[in-house]
Amino acid sequence: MEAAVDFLRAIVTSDVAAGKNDGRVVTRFPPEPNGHLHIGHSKAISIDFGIAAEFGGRCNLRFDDTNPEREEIEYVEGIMGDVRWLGCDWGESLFYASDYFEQLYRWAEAIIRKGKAYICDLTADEVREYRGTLTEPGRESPYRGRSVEENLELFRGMRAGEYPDGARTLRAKIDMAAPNLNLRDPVMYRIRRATHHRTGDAWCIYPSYDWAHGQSDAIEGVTHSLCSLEFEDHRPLYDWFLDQIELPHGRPRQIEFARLNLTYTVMSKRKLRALVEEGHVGGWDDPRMPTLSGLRRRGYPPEAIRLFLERIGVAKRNSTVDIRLLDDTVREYLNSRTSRVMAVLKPVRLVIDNLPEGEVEWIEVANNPEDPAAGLRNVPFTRVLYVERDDYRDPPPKGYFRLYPGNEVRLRGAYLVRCTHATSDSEGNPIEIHCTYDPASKGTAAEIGRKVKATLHWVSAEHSLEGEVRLYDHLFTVSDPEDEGHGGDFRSCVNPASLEALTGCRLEPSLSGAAPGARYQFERMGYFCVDSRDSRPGRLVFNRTVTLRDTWAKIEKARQGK
RNA sequence: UGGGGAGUCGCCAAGCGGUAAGGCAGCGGCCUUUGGAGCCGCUAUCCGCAGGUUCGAAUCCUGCCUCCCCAACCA
Repeated sequence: MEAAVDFLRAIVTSDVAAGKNDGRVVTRFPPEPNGHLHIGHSKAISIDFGIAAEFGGRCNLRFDDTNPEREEIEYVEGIMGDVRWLGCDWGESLFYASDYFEQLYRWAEAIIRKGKAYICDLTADEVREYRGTLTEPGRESPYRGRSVEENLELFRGMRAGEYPDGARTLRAKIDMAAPNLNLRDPVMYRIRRATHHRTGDAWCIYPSYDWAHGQSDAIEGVTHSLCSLEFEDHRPLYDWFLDQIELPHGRPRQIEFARLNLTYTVMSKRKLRALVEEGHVGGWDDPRMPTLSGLRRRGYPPEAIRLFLERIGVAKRNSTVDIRLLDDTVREYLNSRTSRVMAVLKPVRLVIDNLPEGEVEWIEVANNPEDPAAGLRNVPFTRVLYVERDDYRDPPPKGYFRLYPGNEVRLRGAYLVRCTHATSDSEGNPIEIHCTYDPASKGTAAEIGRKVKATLHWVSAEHSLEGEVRLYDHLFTVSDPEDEGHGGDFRSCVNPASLEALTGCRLEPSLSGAAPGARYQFERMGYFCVDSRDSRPGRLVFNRTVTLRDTWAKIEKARQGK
């Protein structure tokens, strides 16, 4: 399939062809350091860095740190780590909007001198009243007519800290009757005595987003300022401000695209923060979180995330992508590159009655049938094994191919075994399954002239390691937790079963040295990764990244549904 | 109701006047020492609706409908 060119790349292509900005392409990723990045941001990252790279340009990482009250250094470090993890390189181009405070201030004075901005003494509440409504024009501030000299003096006073917080603002003088509310004399500076994570107490006035953003783009020579749809209304203001200053480089152009939404999760910093602070999850890096740190800990490879982003494309339509597309992409990516290993999550003993006690056969198995280069390993085959509890049913449901009295199945990499009987508890749960094996049954169906319908994973009881395995499900029980239509807010549909921690799992011995972050496919179960926080040698903890496709589970589920 | 956007298969998404790509999901089947993986086939006579222009429209025009965003000294 030929990858279709999205509208952003089409625009950049034609700008370059038209010789705009001498054919340079400079983008920027402008996070506010007030939270951790999530997969939604990775769409922007992938677009910003991806387009720059494709056009031989550069992408700046710029922290939009114009609001000292909620920004912290901890977040800038986390964000840099996340961007790097995604494989994006900003080289020397690490910037902070706060680096431009002095330049911004000088430009603001120049705008005042042109009579295009004024100091307003209205309170926040009054500003809101004067702004008018969606359908009614606003009224002009009584301070709108101040002289340039007075404005300049007051503005300097604001900078010098002569007025209390919130007492005055610098406002652009545009049009209080503009149908676009952003043009009704927007605030450029507010007084806020807060210690900034970079400039400390050097400033007590801070520029607003609208005033800082486009000018920062201009300072950095950004050519294409790509942002999300909600800033469409701000574009006329972005352009207005650009018109007021002497452009140091070319003229940046803002273009908007639709942000990413995913089913069964939330994507707003506010809500993610609430999940963390209210203890619904273990932290920003909880493997159930859509944060990049959560996805990383869960075992999602950054390459798979980027592949996913390529698949969903970019457009201007608000959309919510089915999270199964992400799952599928991760599976596809991991399939060819992950070693197979056997791990029994919910173990039950299986005794091979015709195999002598104490006998051990080290069976050679492929690490990855999809990749011969992955090599071979040996797994011990003994009289007493563990198999998955789900792999025994008596009586067997229709279409069940696994263990039940009389049935024969394959033990992966090893022999065919026929179930003879099983002991069970009062509830009917198997305690110990008994089988006999056929020593002549190693080999393919063609080789041994016999076919069975199921192959089971197993581990030697004696040799296996004990470990913990954490199974994850969607964080929310509904596909659109943002939709509060059905009672309660997003908190009320947090999935109580989103984490299932299994202890007493049995792992094949080759896993003994598994390093934090290492990924494996547990045969028939899914892709798992060693937890980077809680796993210890001798006390391994695995996170399930994603399950394998499970046709049987689908059949059973469909049956239950009926 | 003012302004700004968007409406193509269940979910994404191509298409830009010449007669509906692709992916995911779904449904059949093949193959298989993972009910995994892989492979094959099927699934929009139709592009929010209604008119119009044209030999010909999802693509152009008109009107209408629906959804999203905007009234922080947040970004």
